[in-house]
Amino acid sequence: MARTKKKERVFSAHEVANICGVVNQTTINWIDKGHLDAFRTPGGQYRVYPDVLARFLQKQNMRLPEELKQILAEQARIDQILIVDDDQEFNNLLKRFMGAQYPEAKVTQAFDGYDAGRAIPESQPDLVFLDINLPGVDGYKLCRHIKEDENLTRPLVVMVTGESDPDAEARSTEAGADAFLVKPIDMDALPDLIGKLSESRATKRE
Amino acid sequence: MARTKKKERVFSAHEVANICGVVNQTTINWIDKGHLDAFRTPGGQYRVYPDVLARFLQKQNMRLPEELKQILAEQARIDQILIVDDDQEFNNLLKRFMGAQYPEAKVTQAFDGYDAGRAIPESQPDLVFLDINLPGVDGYKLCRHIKEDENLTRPLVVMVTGESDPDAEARSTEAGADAFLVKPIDMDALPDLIGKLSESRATKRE
DNA sequence: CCCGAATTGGGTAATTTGGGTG
DNA sequence: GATGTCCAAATTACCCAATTCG
Repeated sequence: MARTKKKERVFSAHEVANICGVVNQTTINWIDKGHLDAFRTPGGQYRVYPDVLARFLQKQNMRLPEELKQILAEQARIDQILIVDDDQEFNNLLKRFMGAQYPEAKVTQAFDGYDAGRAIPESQPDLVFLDINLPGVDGYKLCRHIKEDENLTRPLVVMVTGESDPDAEARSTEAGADAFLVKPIDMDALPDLIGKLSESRATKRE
Repeated sequence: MARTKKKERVFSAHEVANICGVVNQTTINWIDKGHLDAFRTPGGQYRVYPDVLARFLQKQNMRLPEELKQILAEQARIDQILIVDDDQEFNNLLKRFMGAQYPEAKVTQAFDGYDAGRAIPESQPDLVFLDINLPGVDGYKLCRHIKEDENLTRPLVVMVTGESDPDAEARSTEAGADAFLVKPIDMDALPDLIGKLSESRATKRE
């Protein structure tokens, strides 16, 4: 009943050593010197999270093993999508499109600030479409909020606006948005954009 | 507090194991060796409280899963606020401000020692503003009382005083207060302070 | 060739795993 | 289906001297 998530895959010092072509003691040295982040079990075992390891390998120009690539792909998956826009028609259109593109994902809609406030913590979205000009809501502020909230999953945020304000894009970026789109948006380019963004999200988390 | 209404979420050894990326037997080893606190059901099942688990994970440098973060945020919520201060004007000002900041919370006022004595057990506050110089009451003693009373929820206590006695802050801390403010207090900094305190309250409870 | 730092390799004790069973 | 218990096997940390590297 209490849905148990799958066992968290973590890497031991020895596994990291094999990936990097060194001996486990060397991995431990790296960890102790702060080159690689790890946690310890109460029994003293070293454990490294997959995304931390991926970042480390990338930084050192090492290759990612297949297993790690798969884990990252899994983590990058979009399960929950939230669309915040008071434009009913656009909101529904986007919902239909995203629902079709990501059949596994749950798509939640919010049409005003109150909806959004309730839906964001509850749905724990991986991806948020955020209308900048939502009545009574400062879209940039909300974006920053979403991005910084420790209780959320640091979702991707795509800012959407009807008017192509030359300043809006800069402000969106400054607020931490991952993308900026002007209506009418190019639906066909959307999956590709989301794909690219979600890839980077997996390794940038935390 | 409305905490008793909802079903208490507890974690089984297996769930803890999944979170930590180990096997359930390992979790049980940790529990048996005293690294992790747990209780047993009459049927022999291991169960771990969320805040205990959170403390454990933090100590080991492990990540908190989303679900746990949400539970802690829920526990950290401020539902009942009590303001103890004989300064009518300040008391009212603070009530208005906190009422606006925490629309969900009930704010109770006490203007003398008698009020306070009656209101504290009844309102079961999560947060108490306590005037040190309340006539006829030893503020430090009252603070210690509030913090240690098993029948209360170990609320956050913010000591407030009009005179900046150099000794008062030390005595407040010694009495278990979470913060010390001198009037006129900086209202704008208050929500941030309370936020930080309440976060830590969730994991520090007993 | 020397120096210091990083890495290796092997032995030992402790921790963790995985599978079968209730 | 989830969980506790038992236990042997596998993995891992630790220590430390030897080796390699720049």
